[in-house]
Amino acid sequence: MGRPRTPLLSADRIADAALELVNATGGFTMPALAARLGVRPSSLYNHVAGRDAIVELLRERAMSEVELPSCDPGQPPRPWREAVADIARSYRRSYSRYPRLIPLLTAYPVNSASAITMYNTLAVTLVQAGFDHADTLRVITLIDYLVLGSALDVAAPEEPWLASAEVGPEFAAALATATPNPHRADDAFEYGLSVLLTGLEA
Amino acid sequence: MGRPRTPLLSADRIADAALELVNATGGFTMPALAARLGVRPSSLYNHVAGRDAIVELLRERAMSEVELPSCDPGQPPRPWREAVADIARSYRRSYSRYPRLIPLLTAYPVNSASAITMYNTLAVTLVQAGFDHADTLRVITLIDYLVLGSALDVAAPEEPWLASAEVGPEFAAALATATPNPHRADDAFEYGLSVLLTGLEA
DNA sequence: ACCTGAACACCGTTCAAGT
DNA sequence: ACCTGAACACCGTTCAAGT
Repeated sequence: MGRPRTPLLSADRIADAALELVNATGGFTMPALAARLGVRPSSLYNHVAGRDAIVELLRERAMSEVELPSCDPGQPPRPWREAVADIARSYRRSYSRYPRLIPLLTAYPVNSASAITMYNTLAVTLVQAGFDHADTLRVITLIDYLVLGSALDVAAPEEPWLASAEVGPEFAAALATATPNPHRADDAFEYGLSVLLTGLEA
Repeated sequence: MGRPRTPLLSADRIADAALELVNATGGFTMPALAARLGVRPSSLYNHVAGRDAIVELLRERAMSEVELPSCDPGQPPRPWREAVADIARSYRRSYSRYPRLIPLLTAYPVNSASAITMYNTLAVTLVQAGFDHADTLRVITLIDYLVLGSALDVAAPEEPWLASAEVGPEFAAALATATPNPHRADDAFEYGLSVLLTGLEA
C-alpha cells in the first residue's frame, strides 16, 4: 500500500486506542491494537518504540489530570489538612479514571512531569505545615500507598470469600457491609484519608 | 524417555523453582522454569494446570507465613492497638519476603486460607475494640493498602527523579532523606501503621 | 503415572520493499 | 515519512507416543 497521503497513526491515537482496549479487556496486545486502528502491527513501530513505550504513554495519561489547588497570594492560606486532602483526592481521581490500567503500571514508579509537580506541591504544603523533610517524604509515600491501593481495589474482582466456610462471624458481618465497587474503594479511600490526616495531627 | 522411576517433578518443586526465578529475574516463563528443573516445558502440565495455576501457588506462598498472635485465655487481653499492629506486621513480613513477586499478584485479590484466617483475627480484634462492622471492613482494607503499597515499594526501582530539573527544593530535601530499600519501605510502613492506629484512636 | 517431541496459535519486533 | 508483508525468536498449551 505504501505511505498514505495523511498519516493514519500518531502516538496519541495509539495511546487512545490502547486505553480503550485496556478499559474493555484489561490489557492490550500489539495485534489487537493494530486491528482496532485499522492497521498492521508493524505500522505501530513508526510512531512508538515498542509496547513498553505505549505503557509509558498510558502512565502519563493516568497522572495527566491531577489538578492542584491554586493558591491566590491575596487569600489567607488554607489549613494544610484541607490542602493535602484536595491534592490526594485529585491525584486519586486522575489515577482512578481507568481502573483496569493501574495493574499494568505497578512494575515501576510514576515518573511523569505531572507526578513531580504534584509531589512538589505536597512537599511545599507539608513543610509549611511543620513536617520535617523525612516525615514529608513519609507522608507523601503514604498518600501514594493509599491512592495506589484504592485504585487497584476498584478493578479487583469481587471477592468470592462470602462462600468460603472459613470466614468467621465477625469478618462475615464486616463483609456484609461491603458496597459494590467503585463505591467501596472510594469509601475506603475517604476513610483512609481522614484517618491519615487525623493521625498526622497528633 | 518415558516415565522415570521416581517423579522428577511435583507442584511444590515447580513452585519453588518459579519463586527462585521470580526472585532472580522478576518473572518466569514456562520454558525457563522447565530448564531450571531439568525438564521439558510440556512436563510441567502433568503437575499443574497451567501458568496461572503456578501464580496461584506463589500467591499462597506469599501469605503462608502470617503468624497470628496466640491469645492465651488466662492472660489479660492485649490492647487492640498492639494486636492489630502485630498482625499487620506479620502480614507484611510474610508478604514482603519475595518483593519481586508482589507485582505479579496485583491482578486479583488474595484468596487463600491463610489470608482469610488473618482477616478473621483482625475482624475479631476490631469488633472487640468497639468498631462497627462497616468500619471494621474499612480498617482491614486500609491495612491491605498499606501492606500492598509498601510491599510493591520494596521492589520498585530507585527513582531517577533526583536528576529531574522539575523537582522543587522542598521535595528535593525530602527525597534527600530517603534511605535505600528495603529500609525505606519498611520505614514508611511503620510510620503509616503508627499514623493509622493513632488516627483510629481519635 | 509421568516425561518427551512435535505441533499449534499467538506474541513482540525487525526490516526490506513499496509509495 | 509511513504503511505493508514476510520473517524471526519466543511464548503457553495440547496431545499422541513412549515407558
